[in-house]
Amino acid sequence: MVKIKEIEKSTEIKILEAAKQEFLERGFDGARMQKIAERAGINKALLHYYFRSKENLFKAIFQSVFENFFPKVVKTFQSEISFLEKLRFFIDNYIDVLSNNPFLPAFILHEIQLRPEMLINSIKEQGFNPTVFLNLFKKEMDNGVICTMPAEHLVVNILSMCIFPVAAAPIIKGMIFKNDDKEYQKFLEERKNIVYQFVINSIKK
Amino acid sequence: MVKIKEIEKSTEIKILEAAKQEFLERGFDGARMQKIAERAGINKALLHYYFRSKENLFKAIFQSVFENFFPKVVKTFQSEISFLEKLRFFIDNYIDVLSNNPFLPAFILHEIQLRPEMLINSIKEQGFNPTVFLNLFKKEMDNGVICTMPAEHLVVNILSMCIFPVAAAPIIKGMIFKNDDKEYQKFLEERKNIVYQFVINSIKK
DNA sequence: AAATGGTTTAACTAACTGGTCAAAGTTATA
DNA sequence: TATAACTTTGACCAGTTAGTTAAACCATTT
Repeated sequence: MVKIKEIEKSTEIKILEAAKQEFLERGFDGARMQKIAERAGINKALLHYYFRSKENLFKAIFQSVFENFFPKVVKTFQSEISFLEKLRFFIDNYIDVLSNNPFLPAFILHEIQLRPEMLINSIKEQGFNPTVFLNLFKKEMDNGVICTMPAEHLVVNILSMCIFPVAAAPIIKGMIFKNDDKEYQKFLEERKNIVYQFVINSIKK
Repeated sequence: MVKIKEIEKSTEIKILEAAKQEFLERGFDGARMQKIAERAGINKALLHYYFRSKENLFKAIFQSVFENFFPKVVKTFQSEISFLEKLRFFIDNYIDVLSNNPFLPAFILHEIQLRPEMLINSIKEQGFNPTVFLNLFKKEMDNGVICTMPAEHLVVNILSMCIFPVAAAPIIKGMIFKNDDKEYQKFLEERKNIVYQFVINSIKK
């Protein structure tokens, strides 16, 4: 019983990992069940044994992947460190997450454009609340620490500068760095400071 | 002869318009030749008569669409208006372009991630030169008008804040504006000023 | 060791999709 | 008007793809 469970789990995980790769790289329409099976080193019929359909498998992947796309922010923002430290920590952390999941941004943006209805479930299931985010800045504005501006715009500005450079990686790589991966990676690393400074410069009083 | 040419052109344009819609909304893998034919109100075989294959048709679309993605910037930046006016004009203009082509950003980012080799042709054909862009800012830095920072990062920051909010439209709409299209559109309109101010605040001395 | 129940596979099916083709339609030219 | 050249169409084909099925496999229980 124990052993069966373990094997089952292991196969399921192999499938999920293979499917994640395939879907992230190719998108739902470009992904192939056969390819997922090959990547997982199993028979294609097993995919349907564990997950009824391609759609089902995709939903399972999408949920887990979607969580990574939204910064895990609550704990950080509730901790006792200063506002500036929170901001710095967030940017650092988020650029790292995206840098380690280079396909994530373009994947999410494309799939959600294709099926916006997927958002509804994902948001509920994963309980990301933009308010936590917004309130961090509103508080500092109210306290007169930073300049007043619509918090929604400020948040979108910050997220833009973290996410877009990863979503557009091949373009930036190609047009600015002559397709040199290392140069691009250095660029991303630099952005941790650059984005932080850029934001601070803009909102400091 | 004249009439044939006109009809031919008209059919070709109908195809290109239909294909543009289909490809932008669904991506290459999600697009269907049959659907393109229906959208154009013609027989599917005609698609192959005018453009040999789906691949070919896609390339034709991609080239023309890709041009829109890169700001037409040379004329503006070479004109005699001030630096600040150039910046303001650019942001205004670019957000307008993207706002009128809501599928454009996510489409480009996804397709280029899928086939980065497409970039090579597109860049050549369309001759967008990031240097023009970079130099605008470098000059002002050298002249001591704005703070010194790596111009590449500054450009990426500005582009990020223009492009991402459109690429992520369904997410922003869903999470901040309860799927209210008008609220979101207002938000985008506001960003013309917001982004401009945000950049200026950050780089002014 | 035989029966049980979950797991894995090879072979297959039905639907879809890009692409072809021969015939019909249409327009310009001789 | 007849012919030639281009345009458009319906019917068809071959390859691909998600999904099914029945049989084989394997570990545990009796």
